[in-house]
Amino acid sequence: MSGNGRRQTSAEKVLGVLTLFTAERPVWSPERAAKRLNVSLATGYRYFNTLVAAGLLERLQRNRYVLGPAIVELDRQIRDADPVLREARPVMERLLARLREPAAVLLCRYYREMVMCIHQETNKTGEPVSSYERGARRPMFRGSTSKVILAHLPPRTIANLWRDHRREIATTGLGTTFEEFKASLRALRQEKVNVSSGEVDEGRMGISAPIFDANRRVTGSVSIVLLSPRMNERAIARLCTHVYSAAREIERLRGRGTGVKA
Amino acid sequence: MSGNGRRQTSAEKVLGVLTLFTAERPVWSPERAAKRLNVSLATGYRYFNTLVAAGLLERLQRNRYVLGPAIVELDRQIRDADPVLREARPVMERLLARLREPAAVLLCRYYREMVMCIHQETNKTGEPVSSYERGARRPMFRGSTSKVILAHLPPRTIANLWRDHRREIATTGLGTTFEEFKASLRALRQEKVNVSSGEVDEGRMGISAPIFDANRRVTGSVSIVLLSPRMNERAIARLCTHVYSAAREIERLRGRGTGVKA
DNA sequence: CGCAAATTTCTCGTATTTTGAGAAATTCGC
DNA sequence: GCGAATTTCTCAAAATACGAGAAATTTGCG
Repeated sequence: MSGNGRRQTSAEKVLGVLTLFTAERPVWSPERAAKRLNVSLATGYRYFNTLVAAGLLERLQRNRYVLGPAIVELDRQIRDADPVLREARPVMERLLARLREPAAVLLCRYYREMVMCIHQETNKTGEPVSSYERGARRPMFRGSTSKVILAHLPPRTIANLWRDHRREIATTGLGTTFEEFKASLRALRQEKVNVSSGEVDEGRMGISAPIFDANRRVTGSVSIVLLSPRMNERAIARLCTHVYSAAREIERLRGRGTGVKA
Repeated sequence: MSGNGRRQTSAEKVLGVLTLFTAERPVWSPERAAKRLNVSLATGYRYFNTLVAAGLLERLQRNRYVLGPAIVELDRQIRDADPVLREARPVMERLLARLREPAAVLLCRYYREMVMCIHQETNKTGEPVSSYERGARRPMFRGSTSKVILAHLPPRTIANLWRDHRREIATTGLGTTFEEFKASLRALRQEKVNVSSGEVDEGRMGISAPIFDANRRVTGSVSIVLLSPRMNERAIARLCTHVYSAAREIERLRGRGTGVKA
């Protein structure tokens, strides 16, 4: 899958430890990690100590390590500095304010052949409308949130996705040949806003529009997620208009950038 | 300040790049980072490429890098897995539900000689009650949120804090000698709940209780932050009771742990 | 389109680190 | 304070990180 021929650098090996920590296994010991990474026990301890020193890992008790507080702090830095998020947030709040029914508004982006949620605004009325919250990733080929991004990715990325996910593309009905796949994407590009139902969460409807940067490259999407799949055409059309203008508004604001020099 | 005599490992140097990214300077180029870290330009690029490969950095445009999406994803993993946060959340919601006035409920912890917010619940009524949100850090010696943790830190940590922050401790009125400082902390330990006003944010009042783990070591604090400094004794006493029982409840729940093996 | 300037990668020999194996030290539950 | 488990330390061999500058690539602009 990944991994070109080049040998890993030492730092890459150390950072590889972080990828072991998943929802299924959020606690690791140096011993088990060493076995998994095919390094000696001593090296396992060395890697863990390095990451603990950086705050990326934290020792709960002897032999039990979890992801560390530096990550929490760094994410805060990102939320604070991210110009797209800063500008999008008030737009998302206004979009949500227009909705009477239980709903969530999502801001998403492309990351590593998937789509990741960057921010969710919700008018929570008890039950959660969408489990798609900041940092969560969803497949590239299902749900309006993903599909509007997919449709506008650069040709090179599209080709790589076809190479890596041919099977999944077929099962989601986007095509069994590369030509069919490209035709599906072309069709998606025709519609300004995409509406899909039940492709990610049962009984949820998504209405999404892509967001582009100054160079007309897609940087993400804005979406409304609704509980009720029962809506008349007219109401849906109205929401599509709102989502569309939210996307354009985010683009206009984002266009100004941060002006921060490197 | 930090830095014992031992030489840095290669991975430590690479990870040191991450600490360059601050709120004041969220965008860095390999060139500038290399200068700052006293390494060659080629090494600067090598470091950045390693971090980009791990997703910890992201290239915005040529020469402009920001903290990367892997951090967002890792923080999501932490929120998902952190047993304290999982158990504390509903308790915090219930605590907030008891309050009529604009308020925030905070969960905080000790991290690197400061106190970091882990979670904030708020009944937002427009203006934000507290800017102290997840990932933000505050000084160790001001505000009830910090002080209840400070008071119960192990003697070794207390001594280190005195060594590193003598000046700050004096200006916050916690003592001009180590003996005075320890006496102040002893006094803080006497009260079950601490109330302070305007020590962090102007016109804000904090009411905080420490949270302990199974070994009676302090793991953090729960707090209510209120806008109005004008409250009668009785109302405050009532809130103290609530904060205190919230802390005890979080301890009881947390006691069960995740049961996840390393 | 093509040029010039800036950015980014590559090459290479040397100096420095990293690594594994096992010994030694430390920690922790009881 | 004892014994078992965890964690650090030691050392020499193997691997790689490093700087300097050349080479390649990208980008802005006419």
